[in-house]
Amino acid sequence: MSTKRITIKDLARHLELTEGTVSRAMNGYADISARTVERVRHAAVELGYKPNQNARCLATGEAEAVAYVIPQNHSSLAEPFVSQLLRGLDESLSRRGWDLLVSHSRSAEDEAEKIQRLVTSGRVSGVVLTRPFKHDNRIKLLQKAGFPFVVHGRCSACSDYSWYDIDNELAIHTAVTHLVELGHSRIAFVGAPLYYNFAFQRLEGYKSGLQTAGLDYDETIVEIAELKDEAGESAAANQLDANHPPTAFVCSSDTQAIGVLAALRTRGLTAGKDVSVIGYDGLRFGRHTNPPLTTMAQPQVQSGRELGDMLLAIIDGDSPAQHQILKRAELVLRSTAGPLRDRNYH
Amino acid sequence: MSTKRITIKDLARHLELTEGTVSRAMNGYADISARTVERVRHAAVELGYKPNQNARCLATGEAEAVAYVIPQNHSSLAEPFVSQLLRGLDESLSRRGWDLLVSHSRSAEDEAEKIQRLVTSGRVSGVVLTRPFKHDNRIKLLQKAGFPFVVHGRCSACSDYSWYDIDNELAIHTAVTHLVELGHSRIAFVGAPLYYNFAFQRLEGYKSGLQTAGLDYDETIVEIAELKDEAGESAAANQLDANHPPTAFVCSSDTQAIGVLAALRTRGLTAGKDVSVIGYDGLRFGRHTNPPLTTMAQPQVQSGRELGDMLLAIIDGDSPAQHQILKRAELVLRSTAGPLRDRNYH
DNA sequence: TGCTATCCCGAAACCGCTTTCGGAATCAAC
DNA sequence: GTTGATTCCGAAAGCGGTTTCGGGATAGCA
Repeated sequence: MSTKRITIKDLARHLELTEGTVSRAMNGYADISARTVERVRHAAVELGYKPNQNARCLATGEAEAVAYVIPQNHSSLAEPFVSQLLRGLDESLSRRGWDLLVSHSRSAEDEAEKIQRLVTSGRVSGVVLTRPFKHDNRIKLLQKAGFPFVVHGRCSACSDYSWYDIDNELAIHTAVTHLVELGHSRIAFVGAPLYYNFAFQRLEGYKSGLQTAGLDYDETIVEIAELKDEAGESAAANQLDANHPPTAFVCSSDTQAIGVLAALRTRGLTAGKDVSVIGYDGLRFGRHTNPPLTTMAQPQVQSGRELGDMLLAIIDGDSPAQHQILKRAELVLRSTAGPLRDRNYH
Repeated sequence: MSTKRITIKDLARHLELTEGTVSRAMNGYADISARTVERVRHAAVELGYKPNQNARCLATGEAEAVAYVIPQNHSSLAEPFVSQLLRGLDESLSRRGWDLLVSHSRSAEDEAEKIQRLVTSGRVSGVVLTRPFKHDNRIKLLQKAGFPFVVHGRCSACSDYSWYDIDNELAIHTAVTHLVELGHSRIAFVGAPLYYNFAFQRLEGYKSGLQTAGLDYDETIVEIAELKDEAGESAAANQLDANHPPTAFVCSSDTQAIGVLAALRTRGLTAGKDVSVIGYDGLRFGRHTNPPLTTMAQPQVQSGRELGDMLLAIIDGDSPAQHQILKRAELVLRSTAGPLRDRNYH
């Protein structure tokens, strides 16, 4: 049943040409006559010839594929994020006919080992990393190996590699400012674990937002939580059940924000009226929370596409430091951020 | 900077052995002395040797990778689905050290071409397909090529290939029955486009559920909609604004159900009280809709894992028909399905 | 000691494609 | 009609592994 796979040798014999000639014809070399190129092309589609990628990549030394390293510990709620980014990446790679690998990992050591294998196995020509830590060994590893890579996010020392990032600080600053303009002054911050560099940046944005508004930084209304709904919920619970609860929450992810909304609901509070909430990510699901979630959005499909383009450029020889893109998040106004109530809800 | 990649030749020279011997030692052949195996293994980790996958796969004829073909036109809301399945797949493959490719496509023709390329390029040893159509050319293509594959879902003629599926008919039957037990008799169905085979099956389940309950099938309360929130919303709008609106909705996906919830909210109706809604998929965000969504759940990570195991078995030579798994979905009781109100809400 | 069986390893072919190099044939120019 | 430049293709050497085959060395046994 399995019709034998047809190789370049078959094709060459069929055309009474040499394998080398066929190969050069297929790959657009100049030293092949137009007539021959046409014959080869035609016969190739006729016989359904597709070059064996393993052989091709072995010969050329180019893997014609890249890997996306999926961040560990990500909430399943946040997975549209991953999925959309993959789509964007694939779009970029497809234009060249390259393939996309994904790599999950169970632990940090596992991840290091898998990356090492990706680098040395020759299966991919480059990798894209996500959510760098403040000090990220994966990045060091890739740099030391001289292997092409781009990072979705920056880490502490980001001058000499390629990254694509949202201006986290500015985004949170914007969110805080928005709440301040709505009259809020007691604004809580739900941060992410600080080994993530973006968490650090967002915290900075929170601080600078307060400062711009002339508000004091009060660490008692800052919670550090994982990027999960439950974590957001318990963080909000802490704050809401305290003596002098905040009137607004700025969160580090939509998933956290969803948890905050749940905590409010539990307590009979209405988001956007009694307490304001701003999320981060712009997940589509935010349209359907009750009330719909105001959030800072970053378009993931486009991110993926740009990451792909950057990585390809670097593989082609561009200097990594030459490809650094900083985007800004957009404030998506929905209904969870409203004006401060005259009298508090207590 | 890029420290030269170390090959089997380097390793062999270092050990004063032949490449062939090193290879056999690494791959556990019996004709290598224990001492030599030990020496080789040790030197391999010491020098950081990893075999070049392209060369290896070229020589063995096994790609040591499989591809997941991402369904086109899927709602971005439904993407946790994809992401979780990928995770499960990767878990299965990782146990063997195999890699996972993903392949998106823009159109049906594009998809066919990409699958053709996957088959002939030798880059993967098998593929997993999702959401088969009633008559699915991709499946025919793979069968004709004699290429290993598994399908997440069944199509009309599914006896001679490998599939993993949820009993769609039973699941919807269960949902309908649940609503009937709550007193509902005018139960609308939001179906999926019928070129999907699961859509057909779910419609059958709806009919059989009604029949079991002694209710008549009324096609005026059956809507066919895409698996998206907007589609669910407009489907529900049609029904709710009609003369004799249903008191309950059974949906073909959670995304549709969320749209239905939105339609209800717009009309001042409360899900679970005024009108009941049951979704399908068990996506995590269903916990956070308002009210939380009652739904038929299927565990995606496990699906991915099992699909991976099945595919590997087939690649190893098992007969595809030997690997067919039918699971049943679980009714997850949350809050959108409640008893029929004594008096209608009008 | 001699003969066979076993244990190990080297040698070499091969997987399918790319790419460099060299040269025969055609062409242009004098 | 010789020369030099072009055009186009064949030949062959890899790319980095795997796997089959054969045989030297050692062991087992008579």
